[in-house]
Amino acid sequence: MAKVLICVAWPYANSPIHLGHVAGSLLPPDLFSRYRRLRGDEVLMISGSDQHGTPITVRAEIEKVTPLDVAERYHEINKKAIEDLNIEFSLFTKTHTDNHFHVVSDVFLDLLEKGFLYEKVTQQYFCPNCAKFLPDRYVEGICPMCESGHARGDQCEQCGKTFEGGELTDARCVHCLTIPELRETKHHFIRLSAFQEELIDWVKDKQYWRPSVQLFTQNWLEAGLEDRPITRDMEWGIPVPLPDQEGKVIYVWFDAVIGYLSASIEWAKMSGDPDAWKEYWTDPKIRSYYFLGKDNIPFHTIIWPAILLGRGGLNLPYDVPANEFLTFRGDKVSKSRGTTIDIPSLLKKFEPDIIRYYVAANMPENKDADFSWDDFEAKINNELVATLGNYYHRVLSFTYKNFGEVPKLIDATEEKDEILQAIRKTRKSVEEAMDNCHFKRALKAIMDLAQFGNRHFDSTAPWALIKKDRERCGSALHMHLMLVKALAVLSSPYLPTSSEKVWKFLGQDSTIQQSGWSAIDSDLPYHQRLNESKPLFSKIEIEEDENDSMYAGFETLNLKVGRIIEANDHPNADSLLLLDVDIGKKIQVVAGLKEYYSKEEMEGLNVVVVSNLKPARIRGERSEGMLLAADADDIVRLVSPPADSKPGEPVNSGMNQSDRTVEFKDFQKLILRVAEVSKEGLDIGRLIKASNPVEDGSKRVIVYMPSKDAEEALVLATERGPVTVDESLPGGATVR
RNA sequence: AGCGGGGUGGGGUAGCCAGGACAUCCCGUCGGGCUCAUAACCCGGAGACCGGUCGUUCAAAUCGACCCCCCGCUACCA
Repeated sequence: MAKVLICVAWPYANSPIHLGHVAGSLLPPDLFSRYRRLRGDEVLMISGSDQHGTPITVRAEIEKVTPLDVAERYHEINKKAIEDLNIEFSLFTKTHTDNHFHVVSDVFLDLLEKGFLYEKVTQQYFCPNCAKFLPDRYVEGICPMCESGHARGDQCEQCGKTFEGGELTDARCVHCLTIPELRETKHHFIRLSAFQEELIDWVKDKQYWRPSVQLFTQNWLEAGLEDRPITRDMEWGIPVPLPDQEGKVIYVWFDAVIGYLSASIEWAKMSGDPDAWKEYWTDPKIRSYYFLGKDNIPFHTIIWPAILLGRGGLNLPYDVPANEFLTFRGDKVSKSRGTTIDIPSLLKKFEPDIIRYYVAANMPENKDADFSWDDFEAKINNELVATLGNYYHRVLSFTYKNFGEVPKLIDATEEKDEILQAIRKTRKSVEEAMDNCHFKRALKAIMDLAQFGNRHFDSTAPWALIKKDRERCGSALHMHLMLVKALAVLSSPYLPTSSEKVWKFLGQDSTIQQSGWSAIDSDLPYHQRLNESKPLFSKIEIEEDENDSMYAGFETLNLKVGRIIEANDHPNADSLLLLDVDIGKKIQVVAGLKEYYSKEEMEGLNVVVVSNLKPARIRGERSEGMLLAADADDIVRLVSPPADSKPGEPVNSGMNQSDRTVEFKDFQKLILRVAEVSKEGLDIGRLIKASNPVEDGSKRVIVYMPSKDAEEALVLATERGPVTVDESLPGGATVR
């Protein structure tokens, strides 16, 4: 028997957890800990809500409530969702507790005393209009090094330079776009550089880590560690535990990772032995596992280990089996079918075991996995219901009906050996996979065993055998009950609820939890009464949302006719133009068209404008929209609305238009193409159909494609007619 | 454009790090079987030159180089 510490990344308390959290960091540790407990190990599994940080205060401002309200609300929602999913933590706490405040303060003071923290005066932006210091991500300006317009308060996104603070050119408050002032402020920095060598040595022998985690960490470390500030000027968070530090709190990333330690301490207090946590953190034989998504790797393989090294005497992570992402791109947006994928609403529709099965079967262990409702439906119905559920049910119901108890086993039959062998083989491969956190592989082995059961059941044909030789039939069924028992135990980390149900059908007094892992191939008592079984899983059906248009993507846009009033050179960029465009109102647009159009050519031109793009600063100048232009290698031409169009007229092709802003990257996912009009249809390199008519004699039109291989596309048009483009462009040319 | 991750029968995947005999499994499809079971289950067939090219090797899906494509992040894409 061993002890294990399982640490799970803390979900951020500003929204409900969704399937991505479950696949990335929540389900794997639960599978692991249930498995280890079954094998008789003692597990301490902890996590909690990450409740501090700017996004929560922003949300609170919007809702006009306190940050605490937001943080507590989502803590409760997520805690419940996690419990309802049957994910069993020793403790799922939160960062806004006295205990956590104390532990973080302790660590802070300890590192300070040891010289791993130092105070440094920096220039920080303060917005007089908003009356507060601005977090770095809420200041934008021009990078002094590379002159990129995409610099944030602490770092330039273009060249990667980090600033001491206050070095930005033309800084702006992102909220109100006014000019913030610089104020001197002192902050504590952690001397990460002091741990570099030690960390490199530590990571070197982590060959058993997932390659992506190990490599990523190694590269990061070899690139060199920079000291990072660990305090901020804001109210929401853990106050810096020193005099004269009003208005300063500990930066959320420093605060959150310490949660692993504070939660362990809190758990120990609650369990009645306040020192119980120590063993888990100091006994070098006790391994610690950290489960998280790949975005979280550096915090757990560099920063947290650095803090632990600074503190001294505490175990560093043994393994960090980070998962990739569960993506949602296969399904057009989230609302398009059935349910959304946040856990509280998912649980209203599906049993936890169903969700657990799907997530485990589609777990992004080695690469991103894609979620789709089709896949969800198929995996549940074909694998869980048809293979495993059906096998359970045919064995249990047939035996119950014909014997009502566990029938007698005749010695030395072939099937006895065959089935026992199959069970043991599966047990071995499941153990091997589980020990190495390969949960998808272990589940596969279990399903293979269920299929073996089905096959064997078919070839034995008990329904025929019972008429000829009741005793031999009973003996065969005995072995199938053994197999059912094995499957129930093996799968219980994945399907805790239904496995216990099977256990009851088998007439067992105890639970699987009590019986333990060895029950996989233990004997079944003859004559043990069976209980009448019911099917464990039923097929699911996911309805299509009929209201959803094929062109939902197009409807996220708001296209308008625009007229270019004035074109000027961008002050800080060679290839960009600054345009004033009339779209019913005057907006400023930055366009990368200088190579293709002269200023004179552009002035007065009618164009099509994406009017609901989220405004951005391009090299320091505000851009409030973009002009649609077709692009084929070295030819770039603006697309033209029909003649006589007036600025501000919608280009909606008869569809709805969105009044919400759209992110540039979401806009980019939409497919717009040039199409050559012919009698046969539209040519975009292949022939497709048009959903709306092209009545006039236009030769080149612009189409919106719902997907890359769609057979039908929507022609961009106003009420006056379709949008056209210069004939030098071939069909299929992209439009952006 | 930069960085990271991928491209394996119609769809989804395993294998790749530690190269070798018919390339795995699920779904779909075609044909058959069975009737205990939730139109389930079981058997068999068709279907992949393992993104492309070149190379290393007796031998490459697996190693190397270059190229193409997809995805994520980042961007003087707007």
